Amino acid sequence: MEIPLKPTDAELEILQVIWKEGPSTVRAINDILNQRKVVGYTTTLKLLQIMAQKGIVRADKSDRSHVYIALLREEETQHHLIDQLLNAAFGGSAKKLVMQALGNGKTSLKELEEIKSLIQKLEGTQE
Amino acid sequence: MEIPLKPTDAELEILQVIWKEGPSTVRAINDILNQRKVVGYTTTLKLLQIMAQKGIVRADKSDRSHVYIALLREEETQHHLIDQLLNAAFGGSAKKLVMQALGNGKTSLKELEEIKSLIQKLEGTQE
DNA sequence: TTTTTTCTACGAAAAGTTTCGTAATAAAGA
DNA sequence: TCTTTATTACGAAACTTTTCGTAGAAAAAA
Repeated sequence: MEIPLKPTDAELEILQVIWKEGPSTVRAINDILNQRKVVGYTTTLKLLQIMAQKGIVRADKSDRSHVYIALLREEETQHHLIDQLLNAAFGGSAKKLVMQALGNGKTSLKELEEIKSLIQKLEGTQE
Repeated sequence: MEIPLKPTDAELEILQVIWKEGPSTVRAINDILNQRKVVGYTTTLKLLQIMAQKGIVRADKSDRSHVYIALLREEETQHHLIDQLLNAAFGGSAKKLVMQALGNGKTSLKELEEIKSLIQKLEGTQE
């Protein structure tokens, strides 16, 4: 089967946990998810099994408690999701998207500086 | 019913057409959609009826060919979708999202300049 | 007037997503 | 050993989304 570069919402929640924590058991993942919302253990298990079947994660079955490993890389997935959103809602204009994203006022001065220096670098490659 | 600020993918495609073209008939919307992909007339009609029921659009039924008007504003919807994506895939970091969005190299010098001046303005409000 | 085309309404199928219950088994604890 | 707890496998229900076919009415064309 072809690997879906657009994971579903529930799959993305799980991926985020694995990206952050590294390879994890169902129990560990479910515990973390439950810090934010109620979700049954077998629900998380089933999702991981589906994700394994799709090729999004891989289950290491050496131990009884299987350990799940992400097969999609975080940056690659983010890149795809942005591309999706760009076309689905911003008519392909990264500028519009970026300005909306920065507009919420939650980005620190330090981060703004980092973005600026990225822009400097990008400008360097274009002129 | 509560208005869903997160339209589905198919709904978003239709919204984009109405945002761009202004109030439109089913026929007009369907024609534009068909420039990119095959989709049946009644499919588009049904979606618009569902969207009307959800409060995403409103149907002006004065004429026999109903005219559909967007009730969700483009910027508001974009804002929400970004917020969603920010939390769903970027751990809430706008910086990461912005840097990914600019990283694809499709943003022109002029647009980069505009983003820079937005950043200047944002920095002004924080120090 | 008669036929053809265009339109809406709407049910329902098809496909995808999320949730959970139950069974079987293995491990841990009493 | 016997009982309790933890784990996987998996079917299936519940829900959501997308697609389209058919029917009936209105308008346009012949």
